[in-house]
Amino acid sequence: MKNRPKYRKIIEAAVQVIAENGFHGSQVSKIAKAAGVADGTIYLYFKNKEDILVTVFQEKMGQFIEKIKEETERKTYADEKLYTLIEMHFSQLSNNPHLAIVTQLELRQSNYELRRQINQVLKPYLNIIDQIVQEGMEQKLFREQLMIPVVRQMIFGTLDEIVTNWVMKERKYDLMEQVPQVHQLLLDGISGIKK
Amino acid sequence: MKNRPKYRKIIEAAVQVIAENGFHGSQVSKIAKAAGVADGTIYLYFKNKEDILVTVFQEKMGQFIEKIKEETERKTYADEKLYTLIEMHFSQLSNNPHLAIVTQLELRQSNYELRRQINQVLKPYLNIIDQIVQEGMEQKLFREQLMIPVVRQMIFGTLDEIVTNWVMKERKYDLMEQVPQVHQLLLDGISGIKK
Amino acid sequence: MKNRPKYRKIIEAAVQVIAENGFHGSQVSKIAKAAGVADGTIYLYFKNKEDILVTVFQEKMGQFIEKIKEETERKTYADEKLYTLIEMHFSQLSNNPHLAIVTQLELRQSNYELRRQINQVLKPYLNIIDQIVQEGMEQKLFREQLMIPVVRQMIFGTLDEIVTNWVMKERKYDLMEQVPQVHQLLLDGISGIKK
Amino acid sequence: MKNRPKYRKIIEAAVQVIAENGFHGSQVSKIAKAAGVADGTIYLYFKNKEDILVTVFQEKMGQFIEKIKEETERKTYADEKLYTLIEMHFSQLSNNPHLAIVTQLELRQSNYELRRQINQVLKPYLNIIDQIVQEGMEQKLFREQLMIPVVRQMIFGTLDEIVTNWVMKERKYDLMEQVPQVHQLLLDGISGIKK
DNA sequence: GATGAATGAGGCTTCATTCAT
DNA sequence: AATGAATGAAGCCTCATTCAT
Repeated sequence: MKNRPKYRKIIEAAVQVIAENGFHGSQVSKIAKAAGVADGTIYLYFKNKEDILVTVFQEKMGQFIEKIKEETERKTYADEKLYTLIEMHFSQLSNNPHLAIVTQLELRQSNYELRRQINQVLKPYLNIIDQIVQEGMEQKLFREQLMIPVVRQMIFGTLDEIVTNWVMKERKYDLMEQVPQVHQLLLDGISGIKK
Repeated sequence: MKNRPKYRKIIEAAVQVIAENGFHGSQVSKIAKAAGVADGTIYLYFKNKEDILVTVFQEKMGQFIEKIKEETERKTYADEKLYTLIEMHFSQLSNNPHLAIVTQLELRQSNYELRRQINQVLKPYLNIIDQIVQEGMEQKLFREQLMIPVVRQMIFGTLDEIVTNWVMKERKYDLMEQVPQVHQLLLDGISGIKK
Repeated sequence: MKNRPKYRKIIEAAVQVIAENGFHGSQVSKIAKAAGVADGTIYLYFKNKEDILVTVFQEKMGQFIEKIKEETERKTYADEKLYTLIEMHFSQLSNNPHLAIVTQLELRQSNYELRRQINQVLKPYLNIIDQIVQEGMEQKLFREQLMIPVVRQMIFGTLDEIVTNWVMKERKYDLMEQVPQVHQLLLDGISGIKK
Repeated sequence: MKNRPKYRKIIEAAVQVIAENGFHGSQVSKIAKAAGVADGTIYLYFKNKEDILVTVFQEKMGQFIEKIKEETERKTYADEKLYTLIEMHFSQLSNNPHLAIVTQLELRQSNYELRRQINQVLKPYLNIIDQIVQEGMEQKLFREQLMIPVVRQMIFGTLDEIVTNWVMKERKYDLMEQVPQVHQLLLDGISGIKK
């Protein structure tokens, strides 16, 4: 199923159509046309429109997360892992503007239920962050008394906000340049007075 | 205009209806009914449905931001100001669950143009953050070479992500408890090794 | 009533507003604003919107017809009278573009009932034509066996069509130049072979 | 497209519904119901409601004009052609009361832009008239110095006014009886004194 | 007489989904 | 498996008219 050619074509068409036309401008018929299939064919592969969107996110985020996972696992130390995570997070979206638009802007225009599902898809990514933080504490690279959930929300919230702003500013500047600064900020915070 | 009783009633009704029914489940007729006015009356005060949403956001965020501004200005040191900002940000949304739902979830389900307008409304808030960071550097409380935009995105992204998660988790835990941790994290980062 | 200043102002405003905005673009509120009165005031002078329109037509066409009546009665011979009628018909609309637009285009965009009433207003004009034809036959200037209704429809239909075309062509040419040709055509027809 | 059964059914339903309910009383849903299709189906074949009306007029007037063209071309002399034109004009509308109502009353209740389009459709008909007048002059049957535009407006204006009156009088008399009189009037005018 | 804020019915159009072929 | 014509529910907005002041 997942490997049938029409299925793939529909997924790819959906990403492109949503990026170009926005969430609300992406009618099923438009996706079908872009995929080169009939409207009805969509429903042989997807339960309904929402299902397309969730699947798009699952597929694309799955790959996105998998790559981050692979790269971070190659590193030994938590601070390096965090660096790699930021780098991969930014670079993947940098290199795929359609996907960036879809994940940062368009998919958020969905209803509560759809968003719960999207959050499910994000869980493995959040787990990677948690894992890095955990390891960082064990390696004494990070403070020991860190509350993992808050840290995770700071890290993810920061990266997400930065990418969203970059997309909203129409990607006019280079996201990758910010990797070291963001990494340093997350590690050291903003305080000048160190204990 | 802004003080006419029907206008106020429509604004308040809109916040409540959107929080309860979601953005797309909030028909104009439903808002009108909740406000106790005729459908047509809405259009004496608002250009169209989108205008209701922008106005709701402007009004509510205006007050939200104003209060944070007032409270932070009472403090002298940037780190205290940041603490107050976090505290006020969380407490205001904590105390107004409808508003929290609307700002964190529903208003994001809007199209690109509407979101640009919402970003405009947020600008004064971001300026407050910038101001605090600037002062912090001048007071030597914060590191001097901070890149304000990145710092601002970290602070805002962190707070926003934390509130959104809290809303998505149906506000089952106490947001206010996290204030000190978040404050400390933003100040000191996660690193255990200090230079 | 008919002489009260607000009444007159509403009538004049209606002609102008309809000419400028078209029949369907002429909301009661727009007419009220142009007349410098409140919406509700309209209803002190007119039963409803349709009543404004009928009255506009009655007033304006009453004057229009009255002038034609006066001028034609100054002439002795039916062919002269017909010439004067054509001349007056064209000149009055030529000199009052707003009125021309309203009578030739906008008022026809009305429903069946309104149009019946407008036709009533036109009756005295059609009677003038009938009268002229009758006299022409008595004066042996016109053929004796003419069927008055058909002749009247030819005369009125011809003038009306010519003015409508002139309005549709945005009044770019001089209507008055056509008076002699039209007069001659109506008198002599198009045939070259005379009995 | 133009031959698909639903398309035809919608066109025919539109003529009937508009004739029976008037232009403004003809909701899209009413036309759809009369055509035996779903409301949405209308929009597979027509861009919007206005498009239905223009198309109805194009289709019906196209046939109307085509028949007049065919019949007049069978005649040799311009006066015979004119007779045939009058005869066909009256007979076609006589035999199709719904169409007569639509063309004479309802379609005129449209805005400026729509009426421009309707005028475009009428152009071929006006060309036929011009052609007949031109031939009449060449055949020395009509006066040579005729101004074709004025003559055309007289002919069309006369026929149009006569049919409109007949429709407004609810078609209580026989339109066909007037053909010879109208023909003679257009040819010879009303004057009794011939040069 | 005059105001103008308030009313609320009514219609065009979109688009996810179905199903006969 | 694939098609795509057909469906029909659902909602934003306008504007003539009213009535309390």
